[in-house]
Parts: sequence; structure tokens; C-alpha cells
Amino acid sequence: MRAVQDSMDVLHGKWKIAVISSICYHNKRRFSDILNDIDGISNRMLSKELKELEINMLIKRTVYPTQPVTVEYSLTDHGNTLKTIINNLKDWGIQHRKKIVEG
Amino acid sequence: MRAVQDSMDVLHGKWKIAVISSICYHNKRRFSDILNDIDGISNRMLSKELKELEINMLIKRTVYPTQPVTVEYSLTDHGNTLKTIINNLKDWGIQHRKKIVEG
DNA sequence: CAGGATCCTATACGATACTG
DNA sequence: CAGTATCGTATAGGATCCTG
Repeated sequence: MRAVQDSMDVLHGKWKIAVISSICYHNKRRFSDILNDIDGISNRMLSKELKELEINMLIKRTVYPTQPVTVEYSLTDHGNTLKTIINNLKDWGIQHRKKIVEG
Repeated sequence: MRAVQDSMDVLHGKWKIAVISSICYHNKRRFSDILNDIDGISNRMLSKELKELEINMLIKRTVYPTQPVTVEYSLTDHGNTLKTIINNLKDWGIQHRKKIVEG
């Protein structure tokens, strides 16, 4: 039970899983790209979520010294282990929507 | 991506998964029992979470006409389909904790 | 481009007291 | 027992503007 909470401590918030999914799907992804991928997210929140994900070692931030700088986000090996959960959540979400619509 | 969000819409909040886990583990569970199972939850929040879970058809509320009334909560068939996800989250939480501790 | 700073609102959550 | 009502605080999140 505590273990489940440990997971949720990392995945909480409105956008965290969407951010991970975006990076995961594209392998590498830039700030502005993720901003476009996720409908409704603000730069403030994206910045905040990315920072938290990095602290939790789920994503890696790479800076290239271009002008202006280029920043790429990618999943760490540890972050990649979330794929199963994300897929499960996706499958269950589809099931659930069907269930709710059917009544 | 939308599907993942559909799942999170149902599982959001500080206690939802803990409540489901409590009921799931015991098969049937009463209000005061869940209150004791989950460390830190208030009756107000438990009431709120149970109501939302019932609206989303994940749990079933059964009232027995004793004096005072007895109320039992159990998972619906649909609620039971969450077991996989909860187990995944549990396993991942353990992995993650290990990772964080190791550095 | 990749954010940071600021301000503001909404909601989540907690504590406590009360009721059929 | 199984909640509801009320109140107060904290945090999440949104909008906008600014900067190296």
C-alpha cells in the first residue's frame, strides 16, 4: 500500500503522465514540442513537471550549446520502466470510457 | 494519451487508490474499517472518495437495515479490473524506492 | 527557444463538531 | 455506525509578462 503511494508521489499532478508519454512516444523531445503535444498545458506547469520528473530520475535533460540553446528531454532507463504502467492505464482508460458510455 | 487521462480522472486524489486497495484486500469493507486501514485519512475525505468511486462504478455500496445501519463497500466487476494497475503501481513503487535509495 | 517571476483563483484537503 | 456541515489553510494550477 505504501509502495503504491510511492508511485503516485512521482506520477501525481495533472500533466505528469502526459509529459512522460510525449517524451516516450518521440524518444527525444524539446520543450516547445511537448508544449504543443499536450493540449492545455502552460509553460509554467510544463517547466514544473519536467523539473520534478528530472529530480525523480525519470527523464534526462540535455543542453546543446546552440544559439539560442537547444534542450532535449528523454526518458532514463528508469523512466522507461514506466511504459508498462502507462500502457495499462491507457488500456484501462479505454475500457472505462466504454463502460461509462454503455452505462 | 486521452485514455491515460481518463484513467487518472478516476484515480486522482490523495486517497483513491488506498481506498480501492483496502476494499480489494478485504473483499468487503465497512466505512470505519477503511478509516482505520488508511493512516491519516479523515471521515470527510473518505466519504468524498467513496462517493466518487461509486459514481464511477468502481465500488458498490450495500446498506443493511440494522440498528444503526451497516454499510458495506465492495468492488464491482469493473473495479476489479483495476487490480492489474494497482499491482503494477505497487511493483514499480518498490523498484523506484530502491532506485532512489541507491542513488 | 527555454524557461523564470509574478499574481491570482480554484480546488483539495484537514480539523472539528454534529446528526439520524 | 456512517456519515454531513462548516470553516480554514495549503497547494495546484492558470494567465500573463519578462529574459538570456
